[in-house]
This record gives sequence, C-alpha cells and structure tokens, in this order.
Amino acid sequence: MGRAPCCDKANVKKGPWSPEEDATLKSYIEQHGTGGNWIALPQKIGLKRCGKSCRLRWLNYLRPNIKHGGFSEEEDNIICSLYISIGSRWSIIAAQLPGRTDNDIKNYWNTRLKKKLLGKQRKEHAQARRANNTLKQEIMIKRESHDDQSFNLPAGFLINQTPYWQDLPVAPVMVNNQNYYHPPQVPLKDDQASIKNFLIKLGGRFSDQTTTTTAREFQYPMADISSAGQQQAYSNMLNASSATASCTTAYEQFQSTHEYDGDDHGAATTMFQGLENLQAELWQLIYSNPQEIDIGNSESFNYGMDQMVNNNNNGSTTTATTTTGNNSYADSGSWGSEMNSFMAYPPVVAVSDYKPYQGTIPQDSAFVEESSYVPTCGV
DNA sequence: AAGTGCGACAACCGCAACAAA
DNA sequence: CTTTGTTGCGGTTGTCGCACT
Repeated sequence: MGRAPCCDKANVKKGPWSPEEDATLKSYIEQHGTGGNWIALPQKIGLKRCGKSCRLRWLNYLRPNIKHGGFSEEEDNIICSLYISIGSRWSIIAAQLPGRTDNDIKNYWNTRLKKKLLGKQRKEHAQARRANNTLKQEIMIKRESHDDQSFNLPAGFLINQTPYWQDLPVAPVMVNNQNYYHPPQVPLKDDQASIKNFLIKLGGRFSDQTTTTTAREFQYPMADISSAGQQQAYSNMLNASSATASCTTAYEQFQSTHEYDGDDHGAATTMFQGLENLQAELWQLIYSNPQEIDIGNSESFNYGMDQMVNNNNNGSTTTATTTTGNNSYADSGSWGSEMNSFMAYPPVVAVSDYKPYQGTIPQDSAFVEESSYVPTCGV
C-alpha cells in the first residue's frame, strides 16, 4: 500500500507560478512565517497549490537574498571542489554559497559546469595524446631501425601525458572470474601527489595548508585536507594502499583500504564519492557517444598492448583487460578526436569487478606468462 | 516565416529521514 | 514500538526562449 498523497492532486495547480501567487505566498510568509506546516499553508492563504510546491517556491525563488545566475569563477571553483569531494550533495554545496539554492547549483552544474569541466579535460588530454603520439612514432622508428623487438618503451614513457587514472596504482585484474594481482606500477611515494594532482586536474582544489580562500570557509570537513584529522585519514588511506597496492581509482583505493584494516574512514570514503560519480559520468558520456572510436586503431588498444609488452619484459606479472563490456565501438560521428583523448587509456577494472586476491594464479593462463608470481598484498 | 534543436531554468516526483501521535 | 504525517533532498521532466536551418 502506498503512502497517501500529501494533497488532493486533482485540485492543485501545477506549473509556473503567477505573480499573484508569488505575492500571496511571499506576503503571508513575511508576516506570519510558515507556521511550521507547509502542507496546511496553501489552504490557509487560499492558494491552490501543493504544500511542497509552496515550500519549493519560497526556498528557491521568493525568500530574501536569493541570487540567480551570474556564477562567479570563485563560485565555480567551490562547486567543482565540493562536487569532487562530496558528490551531488547539493544542499551542502549550497550551504557554502550564500544566496544560492541547491536547485540553482544543481541546474548550473548539469547545464554548464560539467560541460565546462569536460571541455577542459578534453583539451588537456587531446594535447597529451598528441604529444604521446609523437613520442610513440619516434620509438617505433627506433624499434624498426634497430630491428630489435625487445626494445622497451622508456620507463618515463607517458609520464608527462599520463591519463588521470594512470596516475594511480594499477588494480588487481580479474580475468575469466579469476583474480590476479600485480604490483603497483607507480612508485608509491608519489601516490599522494598523484592523487592530489588527479583531483586538481578534475577541477578540485586541495589545500595542504589552511589557505582555502572562499567566500566562506568550507564547513564540510572533506572539502580540504588541512586539518590534522583529515590528513590522518588521508594518510591512513595512502599507507594502507601501499600495503594492498591494488586500486584503479582513488575511490577504489580507499574502498579497499576500508575493507583491509577495518578502521572507520567514513570521512575519507565520502571524500571520493564525487570522484567516482564524476568518473562514472565521464564514462557514461563517452560510452553514450561511441562514434568514431575504433578499438582496433585506438590508443587504448595500442597502449594496452604496449603496456603488456612492457610489463612482461620488466618481469612483472600482469594482465590486461578492459571493462567495456558490450559497449559498441561501431559507427562514426562527430565526437571525434577530442573525445578520443578520454578513450586513450580506459580504467583497467571496474569497481564491481574488484575482489581481493584469494587464490593462486594458474600457470597455463593465456594471460599470465611469468612463473615468478609472488603475491605481496596482505589478503 | 516556419520548423527544429538545444540550452537554461523552474517545477515536479519519489524516496528517505525524522518527528509526532 | 508502530503508524502516520512532514520535511528535505536529489533526480528527472516540462516549458520557454533563442539560435539555426
């Protein structure tokens, strides 16, 4: 049995508010307040509106000191930072921006800010990809001229044009329902800087010191990591991650930490919710626009192959897979090369795919060529 | 000038949390 | 403790106006 409706749907007006309705509602609330009961309010003042609708109209439009439109660069930064830190918790974000409503911010994010951010990311990665291609061509020429198939990509390859998820330690990979583990390929001492850099790349602002310069100081704790407690949580996350060394994204990194040491890092979990959301959003955007992405020629495929060759030559056991599932790469269209910069290096494993390594590696696996596998994580 | 597509914004809907009875 | 009502929140939809063809 469903809940009884809060008002008589047949007798309430819907749609845009008229100036008369606005005036009625505004003058009543200014004189009497809401009376603590929105549901009863419309009847009291003779409005054929649902109480919820009255509340929304007041909060989002009629109440004093509401600002509409004209978001400043500063406000953009705050919204981006908080979104990355805490996700789509618009009411909390709105609380940091006096005069802004959650609805306003939500609309602003969905219609403009997200695209703005995506545009930035696309530009950066397009540039990076161009640089990468140039370097790669040079390497291929060297390879051919030396006729030496053991010629490795240089250790620093991709270092200046690393896609954001490649800033992070590489995840354990599941192939054919088996969990494989391989050691991190990014020096762990750089993890903190990498993650921070990653977040900043996505538009976030992480402050090591107490230098958050916003209209008001952030009230939500994980908006920066300036406090000792926050630094501790962050540090715990990173330390534990070096023990497990098994994450694709910062969020997963912490998620596994959470399982690993049993400590309550709720705050830090929160810290990366938005991150995951944003990544998911980006991927959704990418995969919902699969035009002109040819897996056979794509950087992702080529990179994956290079990565496998490189790893195997380095003596580490690795596998490579993608999590694209049934996504189609067919067709061509207008998204084009810019979006390919996102496609360049997809995450190795999805959150849902991750399970702690528990078994042994089958030696005859087509994906595993090394026999010197030594698990180093504590699971 | 009419039709179409798209962006921006307002408003609605459903759910969860909380409070009161 | 359970039920019922209210509030708050976030996702989604509807509408309007502008730009483009």
